[in-house]
Amino acid sequence: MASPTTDLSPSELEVLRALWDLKTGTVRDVLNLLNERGRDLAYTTVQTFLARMEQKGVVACDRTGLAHVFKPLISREKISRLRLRSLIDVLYDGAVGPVVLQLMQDESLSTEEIAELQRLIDRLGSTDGGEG
Amino acid sequence: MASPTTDLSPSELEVLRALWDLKTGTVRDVLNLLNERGRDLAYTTVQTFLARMEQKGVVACDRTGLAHVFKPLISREKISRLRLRSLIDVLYDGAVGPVVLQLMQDESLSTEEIAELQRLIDRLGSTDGGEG
DNA sequence: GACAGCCTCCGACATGTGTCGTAGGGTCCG
DNA sequence: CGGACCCTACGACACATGTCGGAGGCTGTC
Repeated sequence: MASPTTDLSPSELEVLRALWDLKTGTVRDVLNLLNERGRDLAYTTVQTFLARMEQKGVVACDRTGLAHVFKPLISREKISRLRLRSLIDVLYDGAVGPVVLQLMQDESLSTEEIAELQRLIDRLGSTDGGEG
Repeated sequence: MASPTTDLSPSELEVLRALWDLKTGTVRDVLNLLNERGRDLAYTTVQTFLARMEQKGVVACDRTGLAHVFKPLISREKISRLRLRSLIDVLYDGAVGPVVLQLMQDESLSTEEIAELQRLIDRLGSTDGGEG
């Protein structure tokens, strides 16, 4: 039942991240990128994660060539959305407010981001028809 | 090394949630609350989670009475903060903006929350000294 | 056509997580 | 006192996760 993305383990997510950055790539490609990022894994370990993610439907694999080429089937935003929602549901019973507030208080936003937020709020304010 | 909170499993978090709501309580108390919430676990299962969390330093246990009384050592906000930070780091390399934006776009905020946000932004805007 | 070099498949294994059951020890009622 | 009842401690077990190693199959080059 649970969204496949909910079940992504930290390591799998790390691999998926590499794949997002690569857009598409082989085990070797992913491994190399991971290595560059200081993550030292065995070739087969990466292979395992990719395989498990394929089973979960998170990545697709093109087997026509010699080396299989993987590509993500789920966007960063999608994962982010789901993770966020899950966090909000678990910690605040679905209330978004507290999280946004906390985020804005704890973390420093750039002036640019603040401006963006302001614009968004203006939009929300006008779109809003009032609720109970 | 990793913050203990990072290592809280979903089930442990669920139990911790009950404890937050109870402020303090015995295994039985937690179990009852969990049951009310439709979570049907065995007494000893709850006990196990509580024990594991005590080991992780997430809850404390008063053993003076007959039934041990547990209480959370970490606040909801703290967990929220850590989880959020981890999510932001993993998905956006630490950039808060995208997450806040997404949150505000995806989830509907009440007019009240929007107002709160507006106030916060005003404050941030004035506090801000400008950056690159 | 043999060897080096990649690749994939399969299986393994330690740890963590979810979920109990049972044994053994107080408490309290009749 | 004896039994019902609740509590804790300990151990078990299956499945998920992190991490490989080795077997065996193309490719490309002398």
